[in-house]
Amino acid sequence: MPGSEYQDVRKLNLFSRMADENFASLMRGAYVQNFPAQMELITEGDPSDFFHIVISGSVDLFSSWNGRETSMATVRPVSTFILAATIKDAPYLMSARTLEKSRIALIPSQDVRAVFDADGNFARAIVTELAQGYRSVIRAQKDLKLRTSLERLANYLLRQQKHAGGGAVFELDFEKRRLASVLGMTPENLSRAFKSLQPYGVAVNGTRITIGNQADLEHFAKPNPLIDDHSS
Amino acid sequence: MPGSEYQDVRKLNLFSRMADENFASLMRGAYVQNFPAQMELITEGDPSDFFHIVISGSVDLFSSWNGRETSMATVRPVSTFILAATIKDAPYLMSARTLEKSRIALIPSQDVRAVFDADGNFARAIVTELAQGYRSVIRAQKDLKLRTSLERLANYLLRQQKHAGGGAVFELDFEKRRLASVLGMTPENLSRAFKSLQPYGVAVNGTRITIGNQADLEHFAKPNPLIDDHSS
DNA sequence: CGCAGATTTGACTAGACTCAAACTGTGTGG
DNA sequence: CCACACAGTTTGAGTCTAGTCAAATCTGCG
Repeated sequence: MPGSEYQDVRKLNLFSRMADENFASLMRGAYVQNFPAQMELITEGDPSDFFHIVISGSVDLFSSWNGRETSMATVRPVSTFILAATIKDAPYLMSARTLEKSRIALIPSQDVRAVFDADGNFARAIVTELAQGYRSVIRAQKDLKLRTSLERLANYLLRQQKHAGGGAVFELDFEKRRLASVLGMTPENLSRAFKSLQPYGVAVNGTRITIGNQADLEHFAKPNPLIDDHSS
Repeated sequence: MPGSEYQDVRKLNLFSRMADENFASLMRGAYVQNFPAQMELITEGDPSDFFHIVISGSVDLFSSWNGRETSMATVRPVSTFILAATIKDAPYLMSARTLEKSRIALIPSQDVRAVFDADGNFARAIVTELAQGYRSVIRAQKDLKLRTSLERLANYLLRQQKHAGGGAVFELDFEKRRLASVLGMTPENLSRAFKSLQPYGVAVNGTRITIGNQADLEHFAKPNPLIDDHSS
């Protein structure tokens, strides 16, 4: 792994406070690979042999049941996925595939568990990471159970706008079909949902969104920090 | 706190391996109280001042938005809730109320964080607990996104049947209105869903369920360990 | 017995999905 | 450079699922 990537990974909250030698040991055992787009990295139900770090590109976490499939989350650089399965030494609950050409580090799960036992700072960082992840999923569940798909879309747009800097014009960071799946609806329904937001000043052109009337949209979306604030 | 309760709490996975003195210290600072039914213990958005342990009774975790409310989970003895908020020192994402007369221990969150920093075994237990909780919520999310309400009910019945010992006749452990909310539907819809399961051999009498044709119901429900297995 | 709350039923509406067809936009080969 | 192919998106029509509102029924309990 090149030094700049090594440093990027080292800077992650998960790794930043652990002992140098423990981090080095983890990285020594890591396999760093470039994957093409649409490559299935892990399959739900498989044993969690590796902890994954996305160095570049992006990864879709998804699940299937009875012929249906849904997108659970997207992982972007530089961050990690399936920590909980690694720690519990339990089967993956989600599958993962690359959305584009991606560079991924794979760390043997047993190495992670060994260092977890040995390095208190790493263990504490894991706790913070898991607590954060747990709260994120709770927020997602509230979003799903308390809002209609139109409300979820409106709030997603406001979150994405904020994430993109707050301007009236910004880009979606999802392909629409995947956005639909993440929001828990079909692509057709998403397309109609965008139209339904036109009266609130939302204009769509490809992946470019323009929010014409911020106050109107916010009045409809009623964003709430206990659902939409992805930092706390 | 009486000695028997003290021992019950001590036996929880979360506390069983920590140093005696640290456990004693946590318990010394705890407030143990009896609450009547329908008492709101915490409100979402409030700072997470206390970590909670349900010693007897039961507690409903729920969330609200824009005048709607949904039940997120039920906590039964002896177990704990809102660990993630306590650890992150962040606002509660859910509210909690007693479902019946309940005995609850409240441990100041800062005490939990202090012992977490001092006791490696406790920190590791917290990691396991959080990883478990995280995976539970992921399963719930898959249940919500991949299944219709009828399928969720069918699978809930199979889980509950297993939990109750596996016999053809068993009791719901929820009031129906709350079960509906947990499953993400209205009480009216739940009532109709039970009727729709009659062709699969499901009979309902109050909270008493009879599964007349196990194979039929399972064929319809298609239970999946990666969604329904609440132990892994 | 008679409430009060919970559940069920009925009628209707709204939200969301399915299937099929039309319409992009983009990249490729002729 | 254009025509085509392909994947993604949009539109249309119809259906199904789930929610709403109101009324009827049931149930536990004082």
